[in-house]
Amino acid sequence: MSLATASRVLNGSTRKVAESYRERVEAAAEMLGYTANLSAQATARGTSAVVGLVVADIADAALGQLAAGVARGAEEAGLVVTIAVTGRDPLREVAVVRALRGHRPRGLILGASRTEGPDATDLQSELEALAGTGGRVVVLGRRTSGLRAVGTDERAGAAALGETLARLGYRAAVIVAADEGIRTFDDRVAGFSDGFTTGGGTILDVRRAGFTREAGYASAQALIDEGVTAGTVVVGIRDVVAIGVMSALREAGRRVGEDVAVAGFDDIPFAQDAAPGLTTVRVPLEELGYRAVRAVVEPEWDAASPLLPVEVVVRGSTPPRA
Amino acid sequence: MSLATASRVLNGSTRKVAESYRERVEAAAEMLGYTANLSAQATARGTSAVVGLVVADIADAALGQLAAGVARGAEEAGLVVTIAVTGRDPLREVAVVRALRGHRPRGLILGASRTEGPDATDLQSELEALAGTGGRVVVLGRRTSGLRAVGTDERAGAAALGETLARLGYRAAVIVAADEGIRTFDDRVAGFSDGFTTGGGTILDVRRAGFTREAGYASAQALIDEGVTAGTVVVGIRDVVAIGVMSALREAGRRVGEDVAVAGFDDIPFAQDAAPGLTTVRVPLEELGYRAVRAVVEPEWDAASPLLPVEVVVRGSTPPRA
DNA sequence: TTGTAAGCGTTATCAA
DNA sequence: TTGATAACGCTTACAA
Repeated sequence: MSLATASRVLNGSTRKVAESYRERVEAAAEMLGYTANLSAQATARGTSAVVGLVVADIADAALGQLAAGVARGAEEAGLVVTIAVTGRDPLREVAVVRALRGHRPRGLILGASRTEGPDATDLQSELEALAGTGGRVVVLGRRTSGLRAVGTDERAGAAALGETLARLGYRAAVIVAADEGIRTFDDRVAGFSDGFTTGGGTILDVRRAGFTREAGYASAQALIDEGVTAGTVVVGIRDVVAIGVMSALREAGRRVGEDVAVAGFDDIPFAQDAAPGLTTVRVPLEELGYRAVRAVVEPEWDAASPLLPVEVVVRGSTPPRA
Repeated sequence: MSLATASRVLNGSTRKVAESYRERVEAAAEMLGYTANLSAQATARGTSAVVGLVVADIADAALGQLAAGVARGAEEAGLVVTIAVTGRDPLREVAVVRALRGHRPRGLILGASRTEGPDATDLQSELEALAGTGGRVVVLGRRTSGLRAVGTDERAGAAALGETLARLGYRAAVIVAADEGIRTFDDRVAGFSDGFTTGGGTILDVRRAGFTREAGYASAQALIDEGVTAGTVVVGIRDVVAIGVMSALREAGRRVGEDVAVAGFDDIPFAQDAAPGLTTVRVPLEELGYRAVRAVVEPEWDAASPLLPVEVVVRGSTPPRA
């Protein structure tokens, strides 16, 4: 029989083929352990069954959860996910998008990245080129430019955290963040400041230290040297930095919670297991990743699709102030 | 000029092309934002520049670090990594290998998986089929079958942990593990038992609970109900399990370390930040991932390549017993 | 050194 | 419903 017939039975063609043929083909394929060459399929079809994921660091707890959601969505959609890590380097970011572009992916999911600066326009043109070959770009975070986006309501969540802490009796806060320019994190700073000051608190300082545990650790050490007053709450821009803060405090003999309170963002698994538990705002990272691939796959996309809600989780790291 | 010439300058051909041509081609490519269609390249060449990574769970702290190493190695080798997650389901494992196989990857890196059972032979034939299309399979863990392998000396590390704990004065241990059948974890159980009993300790029990934080949590609760005697050390087969154990103990009002000691394996980042710090055996996961892609890339492979050493790290969760 | 042309493994169009 | 056959975008003998 012809190759065409075989192709029709093995690959999702809508066309009908006689049962007898179908059986024979399937039997043969099974016997030979045949698997379609997806590259050839991709060249013939002009599009491949892959979705790219670009993140800063795949070992990061939060981004790992995100990736897990992406993997789940991709599996469900019959796509494979290829990942590329940028280390938060804008240059590498455009480089990896370029590399991924070579695969003519069905879509590309772009983790929180800088939205301005000279490299941002390079990125922009890479993304346009990608779109030009039929790939759908979805960015994580609030909608920007004409791309599809899935995001969480960071601003509202951060404000809620600020209000909650104020209500618990905190009056002074220090935020440990990184340089401005990443929308998600800028929203957190702004939202928290809003909520906290509205509740009657004061933002003592916004430190631009970085996104890592080490950034938190170092910042907390500095804070201690400068003599943080008891009853201050240090909020890390991500749970990992908050964890670093907690460790530094503990090592310096401060009691987390009683002496200095700590809060974060993301609700990574360890936030629950830290001692005391870390107060944080829970971001549905896994769900976000899943939705991102839905956004790639769905033919129609509602530009006004709502931000996912986030939720503040109060734990022992911010006990009520007497 | 001809397509052939253009192809030669853009894609690593050893052949020479006149400088004037080269320049013109490069300029044009740059201007058009041209990127080779890797799928087409792959069909033409018969092999693609991708390496597959198969892991149980990409959100897992340890596997995330592994993935980071793989990503680094792949980047360096000019490969992209496609990941597939199995959730430790043997059926899904053969399914994802099959799916990855469609891409005719340059190589496949296989996280710790079951080495026996009915599905293991299915896996085996998938792997052979993959090898048949020129893909190199490297398994993580001790060498088994004819495949390339990179691994750590789990057995020695576990024994060292057992000895260390015995030397610290512990005389009773409970191991929280999952079902047998995964070499790496079996080695940990065996090695620890060896070292601990050699040092004069007794293994009270090996619980088969699972690989997760929740498994550790539940096991610890059960242990408490059954009345663990103070001074026992509970060792989790992975740090995440140990973390779960610690949380359950703490919630039950037990002091980790003083009342019941806890230890784990992997040295994930949070082992250091837990309070008290978690005693564990450090496994160079990132390095392991990196070496795995080296093992894919390198033409020659020494079957007798040594296992990477691991190192025990003592922290506050196992204070010396008076 | 360059160009021509024959593949690579699929899909899809068009006749049969 | 089936089968030839021309794409798909690229690589690589082989000739020029």
